[in-house]
Amino acid sequence: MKQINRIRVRFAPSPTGALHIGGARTALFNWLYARKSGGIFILRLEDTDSERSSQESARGILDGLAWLGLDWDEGPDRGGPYGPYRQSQRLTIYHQYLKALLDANQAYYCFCSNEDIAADKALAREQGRDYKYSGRCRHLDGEAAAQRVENGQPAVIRLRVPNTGITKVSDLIRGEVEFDNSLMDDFIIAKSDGWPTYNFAVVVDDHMMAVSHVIRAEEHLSNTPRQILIYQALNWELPQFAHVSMILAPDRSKLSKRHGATSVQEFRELGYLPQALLNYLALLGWSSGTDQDIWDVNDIVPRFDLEHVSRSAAVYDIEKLTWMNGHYISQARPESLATEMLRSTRVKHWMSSSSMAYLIEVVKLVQGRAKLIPELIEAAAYFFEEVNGYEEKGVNKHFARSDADKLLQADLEILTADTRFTLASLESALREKAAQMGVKAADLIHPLRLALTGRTNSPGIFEVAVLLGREKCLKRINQAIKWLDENRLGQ
RNA sequence: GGCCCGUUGGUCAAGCGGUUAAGACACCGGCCUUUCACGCCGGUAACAGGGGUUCGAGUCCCCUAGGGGUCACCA
Repeated sequence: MKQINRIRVRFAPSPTGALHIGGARTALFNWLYARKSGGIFILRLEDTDSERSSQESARGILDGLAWLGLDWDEGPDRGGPYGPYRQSQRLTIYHQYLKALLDANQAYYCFCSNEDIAADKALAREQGRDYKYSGRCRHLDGEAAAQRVENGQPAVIRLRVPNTGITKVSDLIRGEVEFDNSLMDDFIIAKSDGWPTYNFAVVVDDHMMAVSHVIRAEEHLSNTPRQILIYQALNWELPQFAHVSMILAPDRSKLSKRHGATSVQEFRELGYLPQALLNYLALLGWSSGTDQDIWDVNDIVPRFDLEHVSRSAAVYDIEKLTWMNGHYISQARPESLATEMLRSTRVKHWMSSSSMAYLIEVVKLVQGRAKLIPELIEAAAYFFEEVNGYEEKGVNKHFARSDADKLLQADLEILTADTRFTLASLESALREKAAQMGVKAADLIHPLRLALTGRTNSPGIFEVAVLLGREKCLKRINQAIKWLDENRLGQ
């Protein structure tokens, strides 16, 4: 069951909020790496912070990943040979290694109170030094300390960090990065409530889950030497590390809610397609080395590599994402777009008097001109809803002219006379009529478009007419003529 | 502030000692056209600054500046 030398990567979010695009990209890179190498993609929930973790967040993250199509091989909802996959269920495992470290005198109990620490920090500040844990409890007798804990005295556990030497991080993306041990203090690996801190839990889990490559965001690079110290204290082999640069907001600051949509869920609600988001995120930080920009994620899999992952932070540009989304919408299967549109109550309402088949036909007509799902819905509206009101720009241009009534009457005649009502028959009839009247075809087309759709832009007007059907078209032209009359325009 | 990482057009980004410094988004023109998109053609726009190394530097080294990260009983 346990295969060694197999590539195993993991995405380990803490369920304290939504799945951000940064997290989604980290997940994507891990997923790509696993899929490319035939490895295993693990999902692990880092929920040791009971204050901030929530079931809803966990659910949201899983849903987000699933929506993107980033499937995991082992995880909290599907198990696996190295579970459990949520840290909150792994306490006994942590305790086992905490004890090992304590027994080996690699770690020690610390009884310093928050007040002690605060005082140390204040003093350091006063003296203009950087604060570093004093090491006050470093030399306490182990037995005695254990006894005090036994008696119920609260304590944290700190790692005994060597105060000389350097710790080297070999990073697949950044190369060798060195950190001076003397700059690190004896950091806490277990909180006074008995739970491990992040740095400790992550090491134990990555090791116990046989993770071969830790691919994560750059914000973790500075913590890596601490983790390496833990690996060494435990005498464990190091995984490979790869730190991916951060995604920044347009003002080059860290992404936050004030920068608009940042979570996968929000992008979904705004009408972005998973393929577009995936494509965009893949290229934000990774380059194929070619000049191709549109990529199906499955085509990226065999090409993905860490060497072409960017070392510099990337500012995300929603305009480009939106452009890509437009591309994917125009390429998408009409059926799947229709399904996505059906999430909207407006579209659901349409279905009470129309069929799915009709919706799909409409989608085919308008999908080439929408960049987002809501735009698609908007573009489809007049196929399901009555035209009430005409775009002002169109009225001024096409209904205000003195012969507007005459032109609409001509349109009415054409559509009335054409019982075949096909693309070809309509177009030839209209062009013929225009020639007879000595006007341009456009002179008949524009008012017709406005009458049929209420708008100045639409797909080809003959396509629109055919799909709308003769009856509806005639009704709308008559409605427009009446409107003209009532508004005393076009006389 | 200490430490760490990065710095090619507005944005993503190719480049890995010798190029007219790609491509994409955005922007600006033009074409197509029944409108709007799409599409096609063209254009504006970049190696942060300064020192080295080298015959030659966007590519290597150093410094500076500006950016980001980290230094929690958060992850």
